Amino acid sequence: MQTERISDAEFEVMNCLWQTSPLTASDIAGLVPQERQWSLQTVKTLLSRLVAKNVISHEVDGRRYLYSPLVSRSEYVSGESKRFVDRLFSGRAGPLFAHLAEREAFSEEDISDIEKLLREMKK
Amino acid sequence: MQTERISDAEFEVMNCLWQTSPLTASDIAGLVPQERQWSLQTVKTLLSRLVAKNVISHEVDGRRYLYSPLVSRSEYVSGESKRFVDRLFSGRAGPLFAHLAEREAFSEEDISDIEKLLREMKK
DNA sequence: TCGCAATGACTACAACCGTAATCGTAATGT
DNA sequence: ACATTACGATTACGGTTGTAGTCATTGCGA
Repeated sequence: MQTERISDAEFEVMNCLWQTSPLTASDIAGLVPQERQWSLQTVKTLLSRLVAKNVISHEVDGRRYLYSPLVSRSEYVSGESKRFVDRLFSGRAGPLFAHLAEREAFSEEDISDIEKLLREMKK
Repeated sequence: MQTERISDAEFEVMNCLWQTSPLTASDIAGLVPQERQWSLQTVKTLLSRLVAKNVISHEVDGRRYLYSPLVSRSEYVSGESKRFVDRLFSGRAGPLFAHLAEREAFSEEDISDIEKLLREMKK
């Protein structure tokens, strides 16, 4: 029973729920980024699909639902990261890093973050 | 005219073409990983879709086509990496790295690769 | 020469996705 | 009490994806 795939649009909804929960459908319609100006109905559809996929739960509150995540952001990010690194870099972080470096995808800040992490890992 | 999205199945076909090209449809049907035992027809459908998406080209050879990539693996990987890091880590490599570290996603080899790259970047 | 095999083109079809509209019901304001 | 509204459920609909089947043609082997 591995976790179901979450689509791009569903992911926006999850981001709201990961930030605050529980939330109603209308709450979420109000929170979703402006560039994706969804109708309330669209948000409700996404919520039902997420419930069907078993990644959020809904608790009855009067005649509304309060939605909460069942999967943490960190769990989700881990799964996606693994998929990504497996698919494009044969599961190895070294080549991923090399690729990002080659494309100059690192800021100064990224680099010092990484150096710090490496020092911590050494201990 | 940004590059079209490539689906998972299509990606397997691209991997064959990135390794060797040009190839015929039958070549590819023979090369594709065993776990995805596609019929020749399936491979042909994927090839037409890739042509329609403008990421491979086909050159006539008698009554067959010889297919070749129009997009390099490295270009593709860059695009996907950017999408991934933007979506899950707000475009910052530092947090990506931190997440991988936390999940113990690095092998010893990865770590020494990365250290080496960092030293080279310093110069 | 004649049938068959290989090949590309077109068609199929269910699941999933983005984006809603509509429907039935129940609470709410007046 | 009645109209309006807020909600969840159901339905819609075109596009993409995975996975092929079918069709028309044509070169090749016997």
